[in-house]
Amino acid sequence: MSPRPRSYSRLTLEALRLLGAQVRLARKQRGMTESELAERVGVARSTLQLIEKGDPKVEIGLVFEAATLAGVGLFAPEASTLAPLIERVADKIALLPHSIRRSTEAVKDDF
Amino acid sequence: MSPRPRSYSRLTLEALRLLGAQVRLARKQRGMTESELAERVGVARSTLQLIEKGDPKVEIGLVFEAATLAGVGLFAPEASTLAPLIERVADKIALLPHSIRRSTEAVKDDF
DNA sequence: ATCAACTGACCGATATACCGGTCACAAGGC
DNA sequence: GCCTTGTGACCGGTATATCGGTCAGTTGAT
Repeated sequence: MSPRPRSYSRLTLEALRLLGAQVRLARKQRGMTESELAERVGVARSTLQLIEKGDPKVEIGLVFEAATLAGVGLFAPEASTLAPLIERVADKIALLPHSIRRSTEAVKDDF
Repeated sequence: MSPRPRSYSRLTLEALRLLGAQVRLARKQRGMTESELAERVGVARSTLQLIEKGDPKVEIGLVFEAATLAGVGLFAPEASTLAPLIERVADKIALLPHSIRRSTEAVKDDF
């Protein structure tokens, strides 16, 4: 009934298009057809086409997997693991308070 | 009936966890609650929790939007546009053949 | 020039991601 | 200490992403 209206910022759409283009480029450089990469990723060819177009409504896992199998380096080019990066961010998070409290915003109007 | 079995490579899962952690860190650094960021992004709080956990089955558009609104720089930190990067990749693609042909794989066994 | 192969686009069916609600617990301000 | 607020986790319903098929047009080898 009520459709789900979505809006994406320009930067988000650009990032999606860029990632999709990188997948496409990497796939061609490796001499793979759409069907080949799609099969490796485990998706239909139609889905891979959406990925390479930068469609926002695709599972992020599928997009990242396509990128990985095509040889696009996520975050770190040619890295075999991202564990150290994850740990670094986790440590930073640990330093902050567990729950963010809005500084009792209420305007006390008992004057 | 027939479930859709998915498998993700380790690198894909790590990249997802890293991105989720970055969103979580950026959100806290900006003093936003889960509900706040979720509302800004236009998703339910439960969905934002999946994003910050690095769940593979979330729309990539929502994840990128959360990252953008939280202040996580995608591809280029603090960039206002990714257009030049997109163009660079597009140019590279243009140099390659439009369709990838399997080099007549057939082993000619007419000996 | 021919022809197989790759690509672009579209579509109905169906498995499923997201919603939004609830509950329990943790934690930080007072 | 209290007590409000944020967080973690779970769940059924419903809108929808993905499949897998088809058709047409293009392209690149031979």
